Amino acid sequence: MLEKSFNPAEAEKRLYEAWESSGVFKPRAAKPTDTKADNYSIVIPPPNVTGSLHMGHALNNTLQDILVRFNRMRGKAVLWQPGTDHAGIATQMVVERKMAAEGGPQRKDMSREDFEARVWEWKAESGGNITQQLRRLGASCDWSREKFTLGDPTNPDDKMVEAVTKVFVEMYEQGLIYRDKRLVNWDPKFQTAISDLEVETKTVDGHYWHLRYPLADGVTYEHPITDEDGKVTGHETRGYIVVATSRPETMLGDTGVAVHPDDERYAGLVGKEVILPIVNRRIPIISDDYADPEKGSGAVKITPAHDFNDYDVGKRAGHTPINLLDESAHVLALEIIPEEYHGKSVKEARKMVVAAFDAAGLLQETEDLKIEQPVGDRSGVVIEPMLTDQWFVDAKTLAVDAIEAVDNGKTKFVPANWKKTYDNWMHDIQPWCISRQLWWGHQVPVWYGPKKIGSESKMLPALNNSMMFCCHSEDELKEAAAQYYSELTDRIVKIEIYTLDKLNKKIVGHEAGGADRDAAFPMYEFSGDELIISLYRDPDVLDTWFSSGLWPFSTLGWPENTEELERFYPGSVLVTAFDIIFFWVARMMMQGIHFMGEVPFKDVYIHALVLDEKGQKMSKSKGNVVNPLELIDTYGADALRFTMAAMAAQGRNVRLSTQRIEGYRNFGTKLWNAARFAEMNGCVSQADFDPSSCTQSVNQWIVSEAVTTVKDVTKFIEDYRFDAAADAAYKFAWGTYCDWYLELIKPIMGGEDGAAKTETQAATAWALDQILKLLHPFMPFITEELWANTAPSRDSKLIITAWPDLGDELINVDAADDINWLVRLISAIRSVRSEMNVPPSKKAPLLMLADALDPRLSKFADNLERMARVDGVEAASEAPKGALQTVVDGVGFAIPLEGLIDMDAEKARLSKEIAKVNAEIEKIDKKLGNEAFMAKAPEKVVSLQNERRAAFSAELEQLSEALANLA
RNA sequence: GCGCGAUUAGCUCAGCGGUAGAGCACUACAUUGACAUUGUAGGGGUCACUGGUUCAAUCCCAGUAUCGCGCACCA
Repeated sequence: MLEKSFNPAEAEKRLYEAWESSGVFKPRAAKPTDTKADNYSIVIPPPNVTGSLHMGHALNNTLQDILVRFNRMRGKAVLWQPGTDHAGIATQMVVERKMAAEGGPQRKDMSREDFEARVWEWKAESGGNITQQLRRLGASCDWSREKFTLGDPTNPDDKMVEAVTKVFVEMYEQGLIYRDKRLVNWDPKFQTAISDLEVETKTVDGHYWHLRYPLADGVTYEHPITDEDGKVTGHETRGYIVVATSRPETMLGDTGVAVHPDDERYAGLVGKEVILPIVNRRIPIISDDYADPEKGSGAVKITPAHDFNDYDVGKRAGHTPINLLDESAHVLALEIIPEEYHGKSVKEARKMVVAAFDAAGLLQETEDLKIEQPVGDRSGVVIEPMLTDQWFVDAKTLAVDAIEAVDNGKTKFVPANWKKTYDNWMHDIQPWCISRQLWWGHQVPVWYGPKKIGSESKMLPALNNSMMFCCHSEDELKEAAAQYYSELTDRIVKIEIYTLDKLNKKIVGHEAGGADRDAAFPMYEFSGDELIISLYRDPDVLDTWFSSGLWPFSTLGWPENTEELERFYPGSVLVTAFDIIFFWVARMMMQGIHFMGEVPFKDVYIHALVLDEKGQKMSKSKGNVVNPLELIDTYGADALRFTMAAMAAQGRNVRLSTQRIEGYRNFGTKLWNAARFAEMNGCVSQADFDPSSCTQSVNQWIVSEAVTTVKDVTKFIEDYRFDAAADAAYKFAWGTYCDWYLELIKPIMGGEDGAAKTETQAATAWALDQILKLLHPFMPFITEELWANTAPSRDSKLIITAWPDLGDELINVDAADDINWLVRLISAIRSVRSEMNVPPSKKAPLLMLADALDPRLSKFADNLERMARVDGVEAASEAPKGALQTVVDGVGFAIPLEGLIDMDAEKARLSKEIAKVNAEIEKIDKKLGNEAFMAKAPEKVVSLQNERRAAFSAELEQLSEALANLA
């Protein structure tokens, strides 16, 4: 016996554990008949291991689970590959914060190895949160295959690290990864480089300072004076040139002033020099297209080491960039900079520079402006362009195939308009900076050693000119190094590999760190007959997205040629939000195509962001974050999932409202009660029930409706129309099955006809089964629970029950017509009764205004009596005085309820109806009277209009008669 | 500056070249009959604006307005 209601809190846990332990989340075994199309796979967008489930995850994973459960039921071998992302910066930050709170030794006090151990420890404690939360949502991932982007050090079979190393080494050898000294975005808080994508721009209040740079050697020129309209009204003699900047402190590192080659104002100054105030350096005035005569004064200061555009200008002009700042964005103690600036922060230095210009009478103007400031997406601090040695991926080259794959449809975006976003970015892609100055991540598999061997032992530093060995392992490294150095010496070569921790940054190449390198490390030493070579590993780790980009194949065991790789690559679809198209989707495309020779997934379904009820992005600072776990506690996972699906219309954001979740929770209850009704009436699923064998119209009708619904829901899910699929299933379950079918069968259930009752019991159970199957991908828990309890003898779980496949031959058009007519008739009677305020308790016979009674009326008399509250059906030539009247399909009906009806109100109601119908007829007549319409509109449209015309005029006739009757 | 999207009922949103839809909210009625986490009925829309294409436009095209988003630039 079913309980009075469904208890999600109790059932969800029990059902999930039963599923997971029974192994149904694993892909079914391969069959000899399987083709590639019989396999279905999705890789989960790996949530940060530090994360906890937010609404974005809830939406993302609900949609994936719907696809996964749907395809599993359709008999495919389904793999939903789960796992988490090591999330370099985020995780290192979380652990460091925790260590700071605990007050023990901090990262900088520890060795790299100890810190890494500490993070692993943290992961063991807290890293499983998010995966537990995904289970609560009902995600049917194959947890036995769970992966971590940083690998599993305790499992020798885990290939995640090997995959990353192999990719790096091969790309290095192919020239697709290279080390370069370039300007990168530097995060002074985390003291690491970050990629372009990790930089956000924020609008803040700022200033433009217009600074005068005095011309050297007493040079002057005539500067045009303009009026408001830009007309030149005169000239003044200037011994200086004006530059404007929002970052005056960078002038300490200026290497020149640029003007446009066509700018007549400054034409005479090109080649001359200015004396850079404060530092008293002479720097040249150069001509460069970059200078825009329309902006500011037309002259622009050039600081190659701290501005991306200036860097290019400086390069063209052959200037040597001057690095001003250290890792934490404080001014370096350089000889060319006055001492009082040393060690000052950017902000302090700015104040000092402005004050100095002001004092020297060189501050022409201070302008208040909104300026766009680059900030780190994780740290929130101002990002400084810094000139450092970093590792880069040649994304431009990789992008070529990735663009083509989408162009020729190997990978399709859904909705399709995201292709444009992808294309725009891919076509303008910049080198991808992949090195991070962190400890938590995949360490760059490159070791440095001396390039040449001199006659004396040599100590660090000399790494800028060092030999790089990029190798899969230390064994391979030793071999490669031994070979290299043997060719340089007659001595016995001995290779020593050092791991560096605390001193990492000082040793390898980050010049932003300044010159204080530790010289205590040998590069090579002579010892008797031996040459001892010291090799040091690059301390940097790789951008997290570098390893996430391999996720579609690394999780399947690559570089081993595994069975899973064969079966499940490429993935069927990737489901993700648009905000990581660049971060992740683009990188997976590039790396997947390059290493697997095939796109990583066939479809990319891009879903919306989840916003709050007001359409605001959820954020902790706004305090409008809704925790999906709390919603699951309150309403159950099924309600949350159904809401997510129902709101996931393509191309829209999802505004979450608890009201809506409540509504879908009610839907679950409705379903539960329908099942209880079925149970009470002895409707038990019959294994051998044949829906085509039904003889009762109502059963034939529900079968026909089920056929249509199954077809719709199936098509909608295939097309990623989750909202439409949910809607179709919802309408069938509630609107068709509960509201009409269950009501219509009540007379049979309480009737005498045993055969009809037996058939109807089986049909009711069958239709409920179809509903449970259709709803299972959306509401897995309640449907599985009902599946088990409505037919206890069933041995298989719903989750692996075949998706319904009903043929059109099951559609019975006559039965459907009859029942649909009955539904219209009942609705019409209910409507007039309600409008005329007839109490439900008042009953009267239903009179059909015709010579003979429509046989359907007597056939469905029981239904009419019960649902339309009439008392028998009869034919009558005309409506008696004071009867309630209505028209269905051009036939008039009357219910004699004299005395209960306000005749004036009835007259008004009928007149209103007549007016409505008249208006329609008029519209149609206008169309039919239009020659152009008759000549050019398709025949189908014309005949449809004629049919409508006939129906309306029959209705009009009946209504007019009814009105006349009242008079 | 480039690009994308939106504008339909009070709210949140579907939809479609020919007949305007849902959920919620609202109003009235029903009071326990599977279900009050309910049932029945009802009111409510110049489909942002202006042109164009078409026999026919809420839908297609162009433009305008407003809102939102992404990218780039920013001396």
